[in-house]
Amino acid sequence: MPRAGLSPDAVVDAALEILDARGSDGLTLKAIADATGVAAPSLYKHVRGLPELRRLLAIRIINETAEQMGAVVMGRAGNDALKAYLTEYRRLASQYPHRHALAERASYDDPTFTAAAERLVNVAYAVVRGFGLEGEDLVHAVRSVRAAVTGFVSLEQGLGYRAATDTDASFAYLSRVLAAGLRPSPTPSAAQ
Amino acid sequence: MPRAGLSPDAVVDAALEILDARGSDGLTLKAIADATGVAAPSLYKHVRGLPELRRLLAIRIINETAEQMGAVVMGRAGNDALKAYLTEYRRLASQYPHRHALAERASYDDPTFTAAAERLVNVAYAVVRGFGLEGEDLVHAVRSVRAAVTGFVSLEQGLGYRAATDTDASFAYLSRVLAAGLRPSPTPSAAQ
DNA sequence: CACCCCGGCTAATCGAATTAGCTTTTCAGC
DNA sequence: GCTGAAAAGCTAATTCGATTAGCCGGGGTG
Repeated sequence: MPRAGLSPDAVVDAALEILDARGSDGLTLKAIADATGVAAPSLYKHVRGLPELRRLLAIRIINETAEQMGAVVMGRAGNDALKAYLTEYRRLASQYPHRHALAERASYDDPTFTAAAERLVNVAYAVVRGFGLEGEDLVHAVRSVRAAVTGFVSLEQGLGYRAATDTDASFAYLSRVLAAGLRPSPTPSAAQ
Repeated sequence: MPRAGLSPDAVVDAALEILDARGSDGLTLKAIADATGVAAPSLYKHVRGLPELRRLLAIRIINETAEQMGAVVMGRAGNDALKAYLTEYRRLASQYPHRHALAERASYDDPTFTAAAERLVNVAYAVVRGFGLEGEDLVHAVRSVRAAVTGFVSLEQGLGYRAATDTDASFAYLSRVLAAGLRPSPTPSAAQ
């Protein structure tokens, strides 16, 4: 029995592939074991169990997302950066819908997870800071941007958007609403 | 053995309670059977299985949400309606986080589900129409509003919003951004 | 060369889903 | 009120995945 050369990271690698291919329900230790050419119990030498594997997956996904988002945003500023941020986030989520679903609601106390989440949020801060916001307003704006884009992606992948209307155009509309709204003190006057 | 008096609806009732109390992972046929005082296989007389039960749950949740949202929005218009819509959606999702998580990404071909989803979306249309939008813009605006509010709720319940900043204030900020942005042709000019 | 730990394995347990097939309650119709 | 069928329960049995226990070989270290 030659060593399979597994490691926690390798297990997460395999898990990611299975998540992409079969979705969250298809993500079983059995499937990962088969994919890595090992018996299921052997996986316990590398991860504590399925819940922990999901945590590691969330961390991996968030870290990779942060890295990719950071790379795309780098060298841009203001509206240009915001558009790039939004577009790339949506593109990533479309390419890996199951990863997005897994990561969107993930929450753990674990410092490693916290660090990853912070890394991702920091990209949004970098983008939004270019709009001249400060203090609480900056926090509000970052939360608003992240909420809008994650929500759009979730609805797009779920029940929403049955109308024939082009979703790209809707995304562009939302992007404009955000770009226009990110000001130190959003106009308190109502529409109309 | 007296009849337990179950029905598909009664099973969904029990499932809802368990979902609320133990979350999506705790939602098992075994748990529902115990709660309804019946043996697990008996549930199959009312629902096809766990996947179907989840579908029924999603339908129920979306229908109830639509009803509640409709009631709150009724009699209001314009900005007032929008604020009420956003606030009530967030309140509902906070009260029943697991329901929101289950329904947010649900998607089925089933006409019953489609009808429920449409009912819910129609509330948003009723609200947004008050902003004088037409055609595609109306669709874009509805999608934007729904994306923003669902995304906010998801992030609020998940990893987001670790900063000390008050989330109510952030929600108010997002609400203002939306209210200001819902115009026939969102200002294409960048911020700053 | 002996030892010890690591990473894999097999066997076994557990819990939940689901299927099969039996029994009893209900209740519509005579 | 009696009767037969459908509905609604039940128990037994199967399957599958997670997880635990305990065994074993290999390889690097002292």
